[in-house]
Amino acid sequence: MITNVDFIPQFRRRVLRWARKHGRCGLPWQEDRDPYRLWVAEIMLQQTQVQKVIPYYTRFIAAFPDIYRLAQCEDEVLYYWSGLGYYSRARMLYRSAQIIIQQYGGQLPQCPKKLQDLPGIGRSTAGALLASAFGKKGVILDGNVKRVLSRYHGVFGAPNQCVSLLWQYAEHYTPSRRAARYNQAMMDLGALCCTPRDPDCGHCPLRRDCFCRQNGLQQQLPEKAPPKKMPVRKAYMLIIRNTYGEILLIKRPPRGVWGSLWHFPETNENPEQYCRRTLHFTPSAIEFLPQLHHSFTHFRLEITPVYLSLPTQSFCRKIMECAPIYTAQDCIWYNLQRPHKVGMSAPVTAILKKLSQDET
DNA sequence: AAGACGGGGTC
DNA sequence: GACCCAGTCTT
Repeated sequence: MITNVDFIPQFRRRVLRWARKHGRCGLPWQEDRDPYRLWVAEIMLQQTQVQKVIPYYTRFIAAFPDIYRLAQCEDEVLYYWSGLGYYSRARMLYRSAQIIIQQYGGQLPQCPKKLQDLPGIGRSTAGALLASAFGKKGVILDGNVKRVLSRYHGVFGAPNQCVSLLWQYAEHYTPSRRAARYNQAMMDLGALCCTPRDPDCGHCPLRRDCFCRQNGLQQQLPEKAPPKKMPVRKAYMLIIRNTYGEILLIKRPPRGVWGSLWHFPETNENPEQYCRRTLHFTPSAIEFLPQLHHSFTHFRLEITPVYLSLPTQSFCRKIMECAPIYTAQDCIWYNLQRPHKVGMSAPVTAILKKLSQDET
């Protein structure tokens, strides 16, 4: 338990005063009170920095101005999410929209428990929404707040060991009134002053009592998880074009990497063999394109794009109808001139862009 | 408790 | 190339 509560008013006041002068302003969602738009913003901001989110958020809200529009088509949601990463967020956003419409008449629930029961909303996002959308005491604990609190209090230990204690600090410091302003102030402090590297301790409002500042340990906290080996995987991405020049894309399963996104057929085995044995056609031409590398959090992918031509139009239909691992619903012929509005990963987007450029 | 899950920026 | 980031869900 936390016993030393004497300095709480000062902590909070100092952070808020600092934020009035140095905090961010002008973010698209900052003055907004609309729960729907704030919800979208909070989901986008998970594991993603503000500067990356802003253009995506603007396009997304223009495409889906309300929750009923959002609930219409998952593929279109993933299209506007393409490039942001962590696509399960988009799928869960879409699923939550259905639930909110069915169970809550299209209004986001104001109850913390009901909020957290929605897919994609955990403890911190629920807290952020409670504060920003509903004016309640909502507590957040994201990377920024964790860094500020763990440095200020000198919280040592592996990240998942510290979480419980950090939540206790966060609960203690968060005011019951104007929690949203305090939350924003803490995130700004973490993002602009108490940065992961080279924190600007000279201008920090907490410099007088900060444990790490006093002991010169700013770089040590928060403690990092031990690095892990990054396995390397290899994949051929098959660029299969029909006689119209359209490109075969298949929908990935809803789980796993790039879940529910549209992709080139992918294999580890010899591409020509894969075409014959699994897709039941023999390409009339085959060309290996330069490799690309793609890094994930947990592994690294070496991609070899392979360019394959289909001999006649009848084979195009055959692929759609007969390839046993794909159903017609999971296949599209993608036209570079009239692109489908579906979700695609960064590598697929990059490859398609290059193909499009080469043709002009 | 640990692993899965993207992508881009920084140094 | 290694490290980092406005977390949540699954197992």
